[in-house]
Amino acid sequence: MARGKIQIKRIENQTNRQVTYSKRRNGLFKKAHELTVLCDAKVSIIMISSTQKIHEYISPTTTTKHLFDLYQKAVGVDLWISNYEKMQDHLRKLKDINKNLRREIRQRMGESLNDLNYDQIVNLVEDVDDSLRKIRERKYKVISNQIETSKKKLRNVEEIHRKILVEFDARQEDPHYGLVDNEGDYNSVLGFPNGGPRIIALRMPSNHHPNLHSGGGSDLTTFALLE
Amino acid sequence: MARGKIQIKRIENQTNRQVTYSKRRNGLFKKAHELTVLCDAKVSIIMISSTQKIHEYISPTTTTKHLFDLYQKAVGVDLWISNYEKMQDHLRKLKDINKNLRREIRQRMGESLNDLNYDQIVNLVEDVDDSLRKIRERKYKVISNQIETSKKKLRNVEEIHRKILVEFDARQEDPHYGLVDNEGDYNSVLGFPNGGPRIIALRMPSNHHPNLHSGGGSDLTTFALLE
DNA sequence: AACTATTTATAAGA
DNA sequence: TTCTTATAAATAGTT
Repeated sequence: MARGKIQIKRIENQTNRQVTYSKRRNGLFKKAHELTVLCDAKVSIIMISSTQKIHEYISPTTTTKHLFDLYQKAVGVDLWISNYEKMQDHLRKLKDINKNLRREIRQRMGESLNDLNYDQIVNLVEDVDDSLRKIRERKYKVISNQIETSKKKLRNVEEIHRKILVEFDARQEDPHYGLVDNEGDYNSVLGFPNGGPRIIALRMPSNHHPNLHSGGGSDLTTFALLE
Repeated sequence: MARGKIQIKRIENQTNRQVTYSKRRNGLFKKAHELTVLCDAKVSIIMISSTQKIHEYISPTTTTKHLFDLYQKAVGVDLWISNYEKMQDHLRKLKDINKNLRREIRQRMGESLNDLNYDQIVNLVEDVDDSLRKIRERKYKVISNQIETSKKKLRNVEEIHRKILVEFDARQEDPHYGLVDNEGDYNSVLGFPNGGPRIIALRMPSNHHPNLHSGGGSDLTTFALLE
């Protein structure tokens, strides 16, 4: 618009483009401000240069957010507004579900029963009674499983102990072997990290019959097999 | 800027202001568009006139929402973004709480017990057992309340019946009165909408002693007093 | 909405 | 980036 007319098309020279961007940006903002003052209007300008730099103008009497809010309201159901409202709706529903779940728990715990009529209480009694039966069944199952496991481990320990005694007897019979310290922690070997089952009585009587005199190798090998 | 310089201050004349707004708005949008093309930039303009009319310009290569998003990201933590994220956070937490509540209910119902260890199951059994006791107590309380209420209503019915019989006897003794049809529905009068308590035997023997011969008025009055 | 005298914006050069 | 300036563009006041 000076020193020669220009075509309105992309300026290919990078430097020229930047300079023009800068000059015209100022011009635009100046015009926007004049408009704001002269006409008592509110203007928001957001611009991004080809180098992704952001500049904005906003009328002194307002904020960008406010103008954008108004714009959205005017344009109608914008994606954001609806998204926002959907989220609020979702929140409300979740809170409601939450409330009901809490109430159900309270009722199952024998509280807040005033809301229930007689039939509902009868149903609740049946239901909780049934639940209690199920949980007790589970408890007994867990107990029997534990007993079963303990028995298995006990059998393992007995087996080890028996073999140790056999080995011990064998060495006593052969005076070439010295006495070996067998006071190791069986529990750790057996995978009991903290003391193991207390119902197991470890001390077995020494008058035990070594009738199955298998010619096993060293203690180490024996332990490995039992693991 | 033509035919005389103007001061940049609010145009008081309403018509002039509107005209100037319109002209300069077009000028601004034209400049914005030239900038878009010349400099490969993206521009969003939102303006509101003093009469609250909204106009916008947006570069053809983008959308207002997109530019606003970029703007927010650049400006930093805008109210909206943070609000949005807060809501999402809230949603996530509620969903989590919800999940836990459902699990608690399932466990109280005797399901999903595999997650619990033995001690937890023992606690659960105690807890549910206790709850069951509370609910049963409540049930018996409701039953006894109902029985109490029924007894009171029975007493009311008996009283009415007694008075009717007394009245009936009095009229029989006085031949001036004609026979009155007393086959009304007591239940509705007593506030039993649907048949009332079935445990009440209404037919009372006629050899009943009218010893408390209160000098009551009409049947209507009597009913009103009992209500 | 059109006209136009004048102001303003700005392209190109420094 | 800023200044300069010739010239294009915008526009205030008028019709």
